[in-house]
Amino acid sequence: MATSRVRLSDVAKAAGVSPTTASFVLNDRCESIPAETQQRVLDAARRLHYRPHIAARALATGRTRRIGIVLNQPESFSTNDTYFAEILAGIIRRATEHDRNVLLLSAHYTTWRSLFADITGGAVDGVLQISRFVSDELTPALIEAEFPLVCVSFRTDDERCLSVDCDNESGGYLAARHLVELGHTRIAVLYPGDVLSWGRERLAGIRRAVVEAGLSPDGLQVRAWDEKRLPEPTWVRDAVEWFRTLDPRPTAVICCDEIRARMVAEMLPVAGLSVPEDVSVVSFNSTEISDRCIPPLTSVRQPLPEIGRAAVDVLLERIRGGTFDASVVQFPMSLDIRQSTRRPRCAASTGASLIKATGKTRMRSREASGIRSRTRARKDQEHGE
Amino acid sequence: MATSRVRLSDVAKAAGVSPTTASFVLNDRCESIPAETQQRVLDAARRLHYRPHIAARALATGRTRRIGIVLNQPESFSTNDTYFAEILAGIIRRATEHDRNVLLLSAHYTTWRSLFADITGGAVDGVLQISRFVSDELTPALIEAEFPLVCVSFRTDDERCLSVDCDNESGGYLAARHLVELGHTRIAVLYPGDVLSWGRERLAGIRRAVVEAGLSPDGLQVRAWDEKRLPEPTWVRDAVEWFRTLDPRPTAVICCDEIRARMVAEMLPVAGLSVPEDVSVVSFNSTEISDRCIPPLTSVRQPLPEIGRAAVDVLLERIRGGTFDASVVQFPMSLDIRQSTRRPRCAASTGASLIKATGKTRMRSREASGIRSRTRARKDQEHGE
DNA sequence: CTGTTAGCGCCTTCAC
DNA sequence: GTGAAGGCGCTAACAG
Repeated sequence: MATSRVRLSDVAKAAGVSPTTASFVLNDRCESIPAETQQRVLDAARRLHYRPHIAARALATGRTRRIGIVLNQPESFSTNDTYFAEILAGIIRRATEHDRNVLLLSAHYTTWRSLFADITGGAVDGVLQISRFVSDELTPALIEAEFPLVCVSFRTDDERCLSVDCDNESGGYLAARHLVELGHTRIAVLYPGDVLSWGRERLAGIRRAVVEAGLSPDGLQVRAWDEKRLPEPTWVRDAVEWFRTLDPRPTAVICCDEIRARMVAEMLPVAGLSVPEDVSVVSFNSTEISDRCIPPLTSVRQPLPEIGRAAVDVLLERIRGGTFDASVVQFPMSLDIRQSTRRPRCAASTGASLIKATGKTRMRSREASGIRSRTRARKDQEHGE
Repeated sequence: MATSRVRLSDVAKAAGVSPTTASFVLNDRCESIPAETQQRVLDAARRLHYRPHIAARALATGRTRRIGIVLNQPESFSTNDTYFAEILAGIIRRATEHDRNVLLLSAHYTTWRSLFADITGGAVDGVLQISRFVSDELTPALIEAEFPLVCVSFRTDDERCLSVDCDNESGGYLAARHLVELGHTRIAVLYPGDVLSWGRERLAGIRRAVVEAGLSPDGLQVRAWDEKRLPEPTWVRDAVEWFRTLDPRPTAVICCDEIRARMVAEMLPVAGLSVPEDVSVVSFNSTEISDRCIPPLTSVRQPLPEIGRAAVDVLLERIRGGTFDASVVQFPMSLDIRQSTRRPRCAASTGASLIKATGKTRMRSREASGIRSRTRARKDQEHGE
């Protein structure tokens, strides 16, 4: 930056052609330009270390070759949020493949309007929003402005709103049906409330499975957390206490967030309820967080990197001006059964008959001793400190 | 974007002033402009929903208010790399505080030259590079071009190169001294080789501690991994096998990478060596990864979010044209002692005398049974599958 | 105090 | 096939 910038016109001059010609060559629009001329331009560019000025190009073309991602909070990156990290990895990889860069836009702007201004001010060609609140004002504003936007892991009712999401209703259904099949009849649900579309949807799916099994949906015990706060031990403690004192106490918990699910699974034994002996626990996302929990958590999986990749594809198509048959790309969810779920102590034989994986059951019991010991060790540790 | 853009001149016209005046007002350069005029401009801007065009401004000012981050790989985000995520969280938060956006530049460009072109092509005002190879060609090229750059978690020999890093030599020293004090005399070291500056430095610190204790540095068994690949089970398996068959076999391992340390700690019992009974393990970074390992790993901590924040501060100062006393900001490292280290089975009494925390020792043995059980459970699981 | 003017560096529609 | 000219939207000297 010390030496003044080499411009396209400098290259053109050096190659003995006009800026127009140089521009054509350098942008692969070299229809009917003699190979010899092309070479001259290319050589000159290399010799002078020519690098196009991105802002100038953006100004002239109206395209930045950049896509934005709105972060709910900077902490979206920190340890916990494997969910976010996995999606982001998919987004970045795909964006790079398409020769696009990714601009991180933290939602920590003082007002959503200033964020809106930046986004629509030509910083990016389009934007991805991830798991935002249904009450979010930025999303409808962008839609209204017809700015290219793809919502990831949430949707709005607006039909113009493109989104890439999972079939959360089915995800909830899978979780609950698994428990019902194991013989559970009283289930507690922890979820973010209706402020997130997937919260509402997963709960609906859970309800469906329960009703389908001939149980009353009123038997579901539902508790919401405040999604505006990061997962807090305080909340977990309260939730566990709430669970423990329910009467009759449920024999299973479905927690719609993976981090909180892990925290709950770790807190339950402290409150005297072991997992899965006393309580079965089902989490969502099924990343390493569920897998490394003690015991490993049965979890509803969504294909996170694929979601990220699909989001980029849809967004680029939208930027290109393409049209879409449907406004939402939906991925299926599946259930990864691990060691945190089993038949309740006094299982109704109806459900128990549906269990298939005998091999798994054996394995589970063989491990049980180790898991119990470990659980006790944890507790000692807690009290000892 | 459907309706054509509102320009500054439109606002000026609506307010009955010239573009210059409008520009002044909108950019808070309103020295000596009547409050009444200012209000007219502000009103007009709001009424017309004026949003400045970022690329145009960047072209005119030569400033983008954007900083770039070069990612080694898109996977930098995925679960594993807590190290990276923590630093990034610090970077984003600080950048947002300074009203800057962050552009992600994946190093997966086909050539470093094209990355170089993008960076210096006016996409960003400055760039942060994180933990890159000493052989990286991009870094010296940026320095040579005098482009604002701050290296995070690595450094080059070039004095013009600004960097924010930890005192890795002391970190290595702390790790090794801890082991020596516990009575270990034979130590194995796993590190990335000299391709990363911190690899070289940590090893040097380890050597210093060993020599200081009157031991021969030749007793250190050192093995490198290929940093160009993500942590692989294959490598871990080989490393553990290498360790197991060393003669005489070391009683401790220092692994300079947290993920690999965890993998090693998990693989050792599979090979018949329990942690910490047979082998003590020390890792680096001390994030949740070490903390949640079984047993929790003693680990050398670095203040990751602070590093990210400092990197942004330094970069912005550099962009502003500031000068610096020193070219490197260095944070201290500290040791978090957890359950993966203890006296070797036949500890030399020399070292043992240095142990202080009697309380801890007691606690550790109280937990030992639980940990051992858990270790066995893991092994069963491995064989069972 | 405010308006006029001239770029910033590139692309692109036109003539030649 | 190539060149000339205008404009993208904003800022910043320089007049007035």
